[in-house]
Amino acid sequence: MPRQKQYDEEAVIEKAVQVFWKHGYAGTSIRELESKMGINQFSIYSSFGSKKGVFLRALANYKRRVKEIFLSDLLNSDGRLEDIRKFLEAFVDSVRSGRTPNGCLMANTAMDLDTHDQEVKVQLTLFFELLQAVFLEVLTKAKARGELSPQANINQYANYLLGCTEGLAVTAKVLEKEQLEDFIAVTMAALK
Amino acid sequence: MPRQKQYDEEAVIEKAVQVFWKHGYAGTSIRELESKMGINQFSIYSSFGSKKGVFLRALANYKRRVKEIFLSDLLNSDGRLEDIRKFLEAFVDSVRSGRTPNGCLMANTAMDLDTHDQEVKVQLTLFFELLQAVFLEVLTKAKARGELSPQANINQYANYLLGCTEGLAVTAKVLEKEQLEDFIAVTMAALK
DNA sequence: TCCGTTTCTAAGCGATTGCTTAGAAATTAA
DNA sequence: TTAATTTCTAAGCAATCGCTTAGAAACGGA
Repeated sequence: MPRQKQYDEEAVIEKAVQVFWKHGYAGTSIRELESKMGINQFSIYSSFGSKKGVFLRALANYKRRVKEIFLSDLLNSDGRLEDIRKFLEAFVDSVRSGRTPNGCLMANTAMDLDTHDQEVKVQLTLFFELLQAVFLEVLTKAKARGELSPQANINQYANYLLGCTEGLAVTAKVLEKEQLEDFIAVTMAALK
Repeated sequence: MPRQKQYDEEAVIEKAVQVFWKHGYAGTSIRELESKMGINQFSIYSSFGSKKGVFLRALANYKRRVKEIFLSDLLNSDGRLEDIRKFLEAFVDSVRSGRTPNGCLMANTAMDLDTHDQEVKVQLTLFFELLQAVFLEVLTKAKARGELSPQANINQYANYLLGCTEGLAVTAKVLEKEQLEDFIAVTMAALK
């Protein structure tokens, strides 16, 4: 067996996530990926095939990280609506504090849709399905524990929360904190 | 007086709007603008100074057109909440039918924010302020005519509707019609 | 140790990027 | 008609785009 790679593919993809998240697909050049990933163009192309190949792996990596880090509290929730509120507020805070100043990579990519193709759209759909499923699970538990009425249409609510979350992904970048608080307050008040 | 321009600046900017709307700022080249605007590069640079100059004029033109065409029913509303529902549904239908398949140029640009600068952000803020103000006016009338309770916090509702509209701008491109209907249904049910 | 295989570096490919410029064509006042 | 002024066409600028390649370096098995 010959020489082995001097880098870990998952590790360099994490760097690529940061670049695409910040500049978008069209705004990211192979030269910048080369610099930020710390490997040269030959390695990029031999590991991922193309710029789009890097992007697709970056989307997959991003989804996994969101699931592990950002959705963990919701996944472990025992059905308190307060956990949903905390999730929405944590998202806003993460954007506004500068920790994730570029919002949601998936939402950003959805807005850029024309430039991408079917494979990208599939990844976006899978991500949104994940988010909807997580909301649905919390809402199911909330109904069971009586925080929602027995008549509540929880599937409808899950789609609603998905839409509101994406609304935050846009507005968190532009609106004032008070406006975002208003948005979240009414969003939560709608669940009953 | 010498030779006069063979094109109307507003007319060619309308073409530019379409291009930026479809491909985003980074994804649009001067060559494509040249082709779609129907004037050559010299004319583009002598009229608008730079690619960003074209973009800023395109944003201003887009805002004016949204106000004239898309917001006119809301601006003429006498305060029926049903008019707000119709606005949201018209937006979804416009995206899904393919009439405006790329959603909202302002929301798209907001997601692209890092690549742009302060001047662009100012335009986005002004646009969102316009939308919020239009919602606020309808809600004020709705309160006066009794469709909302006297205790309703209409400023809070206006910020909420702004957020939900931007949520539609993202999700209308990806989700199924039923999911979008769920979103709108709960959004409207929250107003009381 | 030498071979076979792979990764690495670094240069370079043609095409395209945003933008500029030289000179011809067009328009109006004198 | 002439002179002054501007727009137009078309070519071209350096820089960067995504991607490829030649050859040196690094490994594991024999």
